[in-house]
Amino acid sequence: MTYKPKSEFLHEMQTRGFLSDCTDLEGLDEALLNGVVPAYIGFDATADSLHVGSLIQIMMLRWLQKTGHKPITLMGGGTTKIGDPSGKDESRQLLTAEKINENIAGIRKVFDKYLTFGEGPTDAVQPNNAEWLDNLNYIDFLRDYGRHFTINRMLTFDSVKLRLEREQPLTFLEFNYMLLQAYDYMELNKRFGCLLQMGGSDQWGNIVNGIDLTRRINRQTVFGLTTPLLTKSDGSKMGKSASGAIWLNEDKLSAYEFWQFWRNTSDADTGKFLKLFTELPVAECERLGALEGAEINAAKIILANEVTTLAHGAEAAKAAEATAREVFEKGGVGDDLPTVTLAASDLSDAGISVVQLFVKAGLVKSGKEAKRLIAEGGAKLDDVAVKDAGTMVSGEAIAATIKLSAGKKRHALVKIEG
RNA sequence: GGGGGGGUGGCAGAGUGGUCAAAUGCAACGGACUGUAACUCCGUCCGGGAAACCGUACACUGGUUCGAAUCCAGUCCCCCCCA
Repeated sequence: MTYKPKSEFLHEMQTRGFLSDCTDLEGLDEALLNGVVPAYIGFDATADSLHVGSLIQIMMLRWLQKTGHKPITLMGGGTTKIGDPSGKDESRQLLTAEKINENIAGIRKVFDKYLTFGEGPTDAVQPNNAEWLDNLNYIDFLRDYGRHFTINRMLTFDSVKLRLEREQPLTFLEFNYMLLQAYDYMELNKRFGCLLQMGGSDQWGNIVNGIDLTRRINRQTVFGLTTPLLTKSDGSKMGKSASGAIWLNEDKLSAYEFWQFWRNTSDADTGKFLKLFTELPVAECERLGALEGAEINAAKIILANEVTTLAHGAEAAKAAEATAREVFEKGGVGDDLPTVTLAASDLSDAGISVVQLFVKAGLVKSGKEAKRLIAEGGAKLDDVAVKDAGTMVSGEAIAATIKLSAGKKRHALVKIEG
């Protein structure tokens, strides 16, 4: 890719490392220079929030809007009923329509932080493909669209090929996923004049199908663009951490824990993440990412602050940083730590056992694990190591709010209701 | 429809009558080291119990046996080959 894009959007995307492949970079560049380009990214409605794994797509839409174009966040209300076979070995569990709608509502909350929705020319819109997929007539669909796809070609796509090569089953239901996604693109082109579909590089096949179908049915030339599959420097997938997925919704993951995730970025990833997930100038990102030794910690704090500000607001970012400072540098108690409130009924006259306390605080999954933690010396109560798993904690101690620590990094506050 | 192979812990994958809560690797967690990084090293890693120990578990249901993840029968599911 030696072409130097002239449009602000592509220029930004290229220098920040968002681009993996494009069907026609030059043509797309021209379209972007000629006016508002509506572009879409599809999102599954399999969970009630999005996590860091989707953040690269979200940031891309944000840049798109910022540079004068129209983001379309397509909700896969219809396709989620099928499940995208890409990158999965096993068939996905089917969700009910109600659950899917709940999920869409949750996801919208995330987008509201990053995009401006509305009726204006560059305002974002959020259609749901159930609107058109739910009422498709099977025979009509086969006749009108099915004839544009050959099995020969479909078998060459990675999403299908990999499944077959690994001798994993691929149901006919899932096999149809790509037809429906292609149909989505065509439909969005009709409804919104959508000219670009973006997505992760695993979506390449699906995107190309949509482009072909749109050309055949609508006689429109449209474009496709993919982002690199994001992995951390250790090769692991982005978005998962010790305690599970890094959710973008605050009710699924506290701002403090979110901040911590970014603060713990490895050295090698810092510069890359700054470019992808913050809006700091590229030169600044590169300068920060090149810092060495302990100095790079400053860059990580900036990264955490910037990303948290986008996701949860400046206030939350500041509070998270202050708490981190308190907890890590002074060994104190930050008031922004995840807090667990116990009901008075959780306590007996003698109080509650430390083991139960750790379980209730969500720092460990079972009492067994809590005991292990204690035996290993990783469990602390107000920074004092717990030696005996039989220790009871009195109600008075908790009433005053108590700090639990599991290891050096995971902390929680516990207090009593009322 | 016929023939063959297989279903084991979060995943991968050993184990083919007692010594199996089940090798090994990955992931995860705690500790040491450090910079809240990486690397390395040590430890832990089904549930309950302070512990001795107990309970559940090797697809499901029954059976054989003093004793089963391991043998037998049936059921469900998966894969391969042939038609």
